[in-house]
Amino acid sequence: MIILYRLVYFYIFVIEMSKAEETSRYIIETVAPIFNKSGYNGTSMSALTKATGLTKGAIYGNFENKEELALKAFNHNVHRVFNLLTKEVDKERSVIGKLKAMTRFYRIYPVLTHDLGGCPLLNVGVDANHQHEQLFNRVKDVNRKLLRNLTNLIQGGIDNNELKPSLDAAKYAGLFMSMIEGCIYMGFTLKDPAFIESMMDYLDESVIKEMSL
Amino acid sequence: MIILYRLVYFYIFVIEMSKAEETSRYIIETVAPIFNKSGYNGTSMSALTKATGLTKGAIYGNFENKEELALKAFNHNVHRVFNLLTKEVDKERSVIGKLKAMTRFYRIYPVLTHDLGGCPLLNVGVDANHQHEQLFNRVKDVNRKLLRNLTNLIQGGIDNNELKPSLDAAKYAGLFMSMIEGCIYMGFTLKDPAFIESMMDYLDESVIKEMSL
DNA sequence: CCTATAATATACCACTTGGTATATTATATA
DNA sequence: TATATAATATACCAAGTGGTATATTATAGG
Repeated sequence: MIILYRLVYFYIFVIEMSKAEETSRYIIETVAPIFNKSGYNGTSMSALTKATGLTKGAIYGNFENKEELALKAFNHNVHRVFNLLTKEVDKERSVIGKLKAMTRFYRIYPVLTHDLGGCPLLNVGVDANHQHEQLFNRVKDVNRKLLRNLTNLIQGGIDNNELKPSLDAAKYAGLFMSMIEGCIYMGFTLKDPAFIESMMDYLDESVIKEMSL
Repeated sequence: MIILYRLVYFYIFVIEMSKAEETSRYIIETVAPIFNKSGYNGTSMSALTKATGLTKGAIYGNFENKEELALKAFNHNVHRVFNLLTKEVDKERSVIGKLKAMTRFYRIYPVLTHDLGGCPLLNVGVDANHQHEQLFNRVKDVNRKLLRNLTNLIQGGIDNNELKPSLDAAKYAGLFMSMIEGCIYMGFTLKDPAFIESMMDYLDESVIKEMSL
């Protein structure tokens, strides 16, 4: 009886939310590339109503305010990009294989994120700095998390004798991320994927090679 | 007589402009870090009147519109940064010396540009992309110019047997700039100059060494 | 089919935006 | 010192901002 009650409650709950959640998803997906390209201040609510074809009532019925929308849009963009990256990295078993999966991933980054208009970390990091604390803190958190994961990966490679024991894992993680974000900046600013290609070549042929035992 | 006339005319011209030019300079200098930190959309004219202590009359008397102000502010910031860089690079005679002068310069970059709030190329490049064509084109031009100078420098090093003849000068110039902008992004986003230090170490001890004959 | 309520649309709010026309003040020469 | 004009301040504009209260419509369960 209790189980039946709970099932009914759950069913009602799902039905109840489903419609709103569907439009919430739709709004986020539509809005996410706009925030990424235009930045927080450059994105007006009216631009979002135009893009979604919905009215303010629909948007403010599903999100508290512009800030929440921007935060969720950023999270969406980050997940979209890094789920793909993680998927590729997880396919590989060796540490060097995983590092090379990263460089393979970033070679196709311009195509993968063409509609997004660049890297959300880079764009929002620069846009929100000195401007929107919450958003900027979220960028910092994501950066730190990526840095931690990459550090652990490299340290793992040191521990199992794939990489040189003399390496400073955290330092190399920082170098990796800097090189990646830097070439994305150059590639998207000068509209030339060659900057990314060259950097990935360099990472493969020099940095990773130099790190290897 | 004609010379006297011209002298008087010139004198009048100078006097006439001096006051306005002085406030123009003052406005640009005051406004430049604000634009760099807050971006174009994040910088309101009223914020600029507050910061300068002047009124709209004074500002619009000296500048046509917000766009001109933003462009001149960007130019000002670029000159400020790259005059310092050029000064250091010009002190060295060898190509490797000049490259190392660059890394020395970027080590103190966070201190040098603390009030600016980051690299104008990075900030405005990301901010103006998809938003303000004129400003963005200016960023592209500056990037291309720096890239060209660096390419020529490296090619010079190849030609006079300081650097390996097998090097692709343009490619290495791109790598250099990407690495620099990337570590500036990381350093300013995570408020940690170590990212810049590490990258400069890496440039000195690995990249430049690897490039050398 | 009716009705309660969830979801969306409409119409509006006070405030800020970039920009301007005009009034006022400072300045330099005659 | 008087005056022409350059430099700055004031007061205002229409348009757009984020946000909200209310009206309307869609939907689901009895």
